[in-house]
Amino acid sequence: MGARKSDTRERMLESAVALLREHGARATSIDRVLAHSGAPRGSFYHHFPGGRAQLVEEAVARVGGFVAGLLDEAAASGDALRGVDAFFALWRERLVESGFRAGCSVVAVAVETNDEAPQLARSAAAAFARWTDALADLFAGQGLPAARARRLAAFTVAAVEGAVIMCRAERSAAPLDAAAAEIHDLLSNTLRPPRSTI
Amino acid sequence: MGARKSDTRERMLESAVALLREHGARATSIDRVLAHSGAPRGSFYHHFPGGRAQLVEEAVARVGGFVAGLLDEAAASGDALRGVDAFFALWRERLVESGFRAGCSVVAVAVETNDEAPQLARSAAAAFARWTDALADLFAGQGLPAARARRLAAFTVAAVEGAVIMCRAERSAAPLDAAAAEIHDLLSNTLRPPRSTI
DNA sequence: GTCTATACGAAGATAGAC
DNA sequence: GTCTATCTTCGTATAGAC
Repeated sequence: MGARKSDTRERMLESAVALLREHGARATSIDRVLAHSGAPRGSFYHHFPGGRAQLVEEAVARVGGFVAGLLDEAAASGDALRGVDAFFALWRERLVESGFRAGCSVVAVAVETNDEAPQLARSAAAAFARWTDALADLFAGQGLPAARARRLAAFTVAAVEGAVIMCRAERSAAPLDAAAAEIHDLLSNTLRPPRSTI
Repeated sequence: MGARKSDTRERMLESAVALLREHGARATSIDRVLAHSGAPRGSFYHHFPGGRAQLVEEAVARVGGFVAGLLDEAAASGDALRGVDAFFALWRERLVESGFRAGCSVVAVAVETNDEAPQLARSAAAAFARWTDALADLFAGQGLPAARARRLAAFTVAAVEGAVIMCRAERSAAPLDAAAAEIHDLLSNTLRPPRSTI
């Protein structure tokens, strides 16, 4: 009935996420987002009165939420190894399908954010924190003490993000696969088997 | 004697490295490099006829060489754990002394390089490769099979770089310390003791 | 090696019409 | 919600004098 909820805003956000991944934060200009999304020029500041900073901040929050959702799904299964493997698989797919041109939007913002609005750094930190928390819960659920679980979770996020960067630079999945194998082995030796298999 | 070798070029390069670390690749503009280094405007294209891309490429190569030098020093001692600890310590110092504003110049270029000259990606990949090679040598020197040594080396580089990014976002050294602790434990359990202690 | 001047484009943001 | 100017600033690059 009546006015369908506008998807212009939605498309701009999705374009911002994609451009952040491939070209970085500073290169994700309003012009480019408009061109990529096909959204009309004149409505940008209508949807994002806070300007470019607001768009980027919301794009980062969206990625943070999306990936956290994946991890929470894995948490429901109670199998930490599966959750971690899914985390690696997600980034691997992104790399391969983009010809090793696309990385992580959150990283892009974290690396380029010193000149921009301070809430951007906070937004990136919040995304990393969500992923770390989700992984820590996963690990703690399999018998690891809380402190170690957190340490291992932060370590896992760092390894994935660092490996994705290396993969882009050398246009190969080898660094991510190396990290996945090492983390997998480490977790196998550290965690006790999931409850369902005892 | 006579004409002292000009240090203008040198200062521009050092400024580029510093700006890449703190503000990213795109934000490392010629204007900013000149302002930071105090170098005269008119001589930029004299020293870097290839323009901004040449400057950035050389800056990345310089960082790559510098860090590789540190790792090679550690390799001379034959103690892999010491080498890895020095690697972590280097980045920790950079983070702390900058108030968690400075990261890795090579990462900045790797993340933002899709729009710029293709040799920039290659330059970043070369830096990562040098570090990975140096660490792999270190690990292989302590009894690890070559393939595993390489895998572990790439993993270590990825963990450090990813952790540095997280540290910047959350303005804390916790992620790097977590990664250092996990890598340290992993290596202790994986490598045999250095030759000197047998 | 260094200086000034300048051309040119891209980017963020705002104003006012529709 | 969308459109068309328009302002301003910044960035790369070149030309030509000194």
